[in-house]
Amino acid sequence: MPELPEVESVKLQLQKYLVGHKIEKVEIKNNGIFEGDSSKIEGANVIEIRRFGKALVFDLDNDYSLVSHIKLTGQFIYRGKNLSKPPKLSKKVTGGLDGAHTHVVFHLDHNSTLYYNDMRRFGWIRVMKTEDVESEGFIKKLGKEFLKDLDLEYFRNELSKTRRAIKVLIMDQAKMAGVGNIYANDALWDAKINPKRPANMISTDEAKRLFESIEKVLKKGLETGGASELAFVTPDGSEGSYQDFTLIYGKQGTKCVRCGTVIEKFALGGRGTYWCHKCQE
DNA sequence: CATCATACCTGTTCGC
DNA sequence: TGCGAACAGGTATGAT
Repeated sequence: MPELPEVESVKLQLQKYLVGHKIEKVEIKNNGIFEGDSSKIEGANVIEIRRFGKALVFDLDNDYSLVSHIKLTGQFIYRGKNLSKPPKLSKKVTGGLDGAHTHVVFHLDHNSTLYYNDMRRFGWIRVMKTEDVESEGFIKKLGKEFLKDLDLEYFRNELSKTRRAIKVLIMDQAKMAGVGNIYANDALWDAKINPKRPANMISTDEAKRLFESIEKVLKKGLETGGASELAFVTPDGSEGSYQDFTLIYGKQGTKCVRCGTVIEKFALGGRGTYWCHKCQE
């Protein structure tokens, strides 16, 4: 569920809390999450936080960067200086701070701390040279990104190249970055397009509608701080609220708000797919 | 090459 | 009520 809006929400808080901080020590509590030599980043200051699709980049002042993907249940949780108010930790902070699911602890200056929790351990944090961040590894493989450099022309062209189901295509990060299951379901409903339609059978008008719907739901996700359906929280430990505004995601068995038809759910590409058989033909 | 199914992991929900 | 099966979904990988 962390998709573009969720990861952006994490990025914005990390910028606020980490830029200017020094990483004094990296404590690796469980193997398999942190990759690379942690001593390379100890003593370095965070100068910038960037996001590429669903990936985060922490740039340091010694020509090294940390690249991270939180996948489904990764959480960066910050405690310390500049934190607004006495922050209330969401119950979704699985295992609590420094608990059973805390795998990496970044000890920062000013007695501040950044915890990486990940219940399902799908996420990762890698040490890279800053100059390699965009030219090697995960980020290099990403396609153009929604709300960034991905325009309608690129979108239509990608659709024309494959007969794969439209929902599977718009979630393919190598073709177009940012959209995951929640926003894909909502955008397809908003654009009144059947998730199973072969991408190359989508008309010019429909493609435009879908492109606009994707941008619309992503913007709504950004405004609401993302969807905290499962384990998503931001570094101050709080939740987003997009889950209260979903258009069709999670609504199987309820009536479509547009036409009253009962929403169905089925698996497409191994993912939960929500469908109004009337609106989405 | 393109496409698809499965693995990764663990807490929660579902069905009998 | 209890317990095992299915489910949640982003991505890598092996299979077709």
